[in-house]
Amino acid sequence: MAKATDAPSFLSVGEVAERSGVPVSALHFYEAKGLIGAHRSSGNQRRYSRDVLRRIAILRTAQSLGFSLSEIAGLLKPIPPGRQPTAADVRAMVAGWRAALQARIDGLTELRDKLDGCIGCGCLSHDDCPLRNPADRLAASGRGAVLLGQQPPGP
Amino acid sequence: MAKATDAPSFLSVGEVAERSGVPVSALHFYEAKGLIGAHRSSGNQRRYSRDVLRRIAILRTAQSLGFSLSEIAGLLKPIPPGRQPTAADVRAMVAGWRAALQARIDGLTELRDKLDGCIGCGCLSHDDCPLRNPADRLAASGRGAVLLGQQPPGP
DNA sequence: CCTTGACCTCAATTTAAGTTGAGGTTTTAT
DNA sequence: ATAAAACCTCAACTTAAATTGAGGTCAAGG
Repeated sequence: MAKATDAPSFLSVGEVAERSGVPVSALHFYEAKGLIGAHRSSGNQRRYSRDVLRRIAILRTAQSLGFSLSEIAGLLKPIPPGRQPTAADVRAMVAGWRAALQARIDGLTELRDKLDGCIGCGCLSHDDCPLRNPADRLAASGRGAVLLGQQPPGP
Repeated sequence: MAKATDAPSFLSVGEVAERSGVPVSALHFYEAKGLIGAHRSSGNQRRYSRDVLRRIAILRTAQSLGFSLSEIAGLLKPIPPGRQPTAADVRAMVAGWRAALQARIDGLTELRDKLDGCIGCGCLSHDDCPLRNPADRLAASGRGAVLLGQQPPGP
């Protein structure tokens, strides 16, 4: 079982898993991706400093906001693994997230408002419907519908 | 080259691709997933009725809103492939989307407001920070941090 | 001491949403 | 009639984010 010392200076991978709610396999994975770090015991086992918990919390939070791990790597770059984030670090980082979040909210809100129009008009057959396929009447133009300027992910 | 008749009653896969902006390979894929349908020519080539364009527009729009294809399959279920969606169909469907969208916006907004608190306080070290790891002080409780009630995707 | 549970690495598998390519057939334009 | 452009199927590959398993090592308690 995981040892339950009062305040261990370093945490084993199992302890981190337990406290963060993140599976060991994912911790290994994050480490392989360079998102978190740990030093090793004499017997080659991972030993985490306490602030990895914060880092993981940040990581998972950003992830739940829809950021990909590579985006998160960027977000976390100013806070190198193993370094205790300063208040300024966090402020800067979180401000960046806020901006990204706001952009996302704005996009969704705009879309929602367009949909409100649809609800009133049953408009998929109308010309001004945001869900309408603009290219369907162009038939011979270069490129087809660019739906709402938000095509799903490419290659 | 794709034929460019004035108003063909049926569309080839290439025409649908061109008009919808969706690659042929993706159309095949959507068909394999049961999301769209087509009948076949005497020579076994796909022939789409016009309303497939609308269906695809709906599909891609929902996708851009962050719905997965299996969620979209649910959203489209009331409109069987090949059937012309009625205004009522569309209204009901879009109303459902709106609700899902609103939920997403609400979640993000709430999160953003929490982050605003963080920006002021540099609070990752504070007890009331939404980014704080609640389990870190529980150390012996059942399950670890459930970050903001929004854990990233499971298995 | 010595067993058992926690760890280790590395490779393979999973799911989603497609894309790419091989090898062969159908349509269409000349 | 024929050649080029589209189309067909099927299988394999891609990326992200992990999980699962095999085979072996470490550490803590009885």
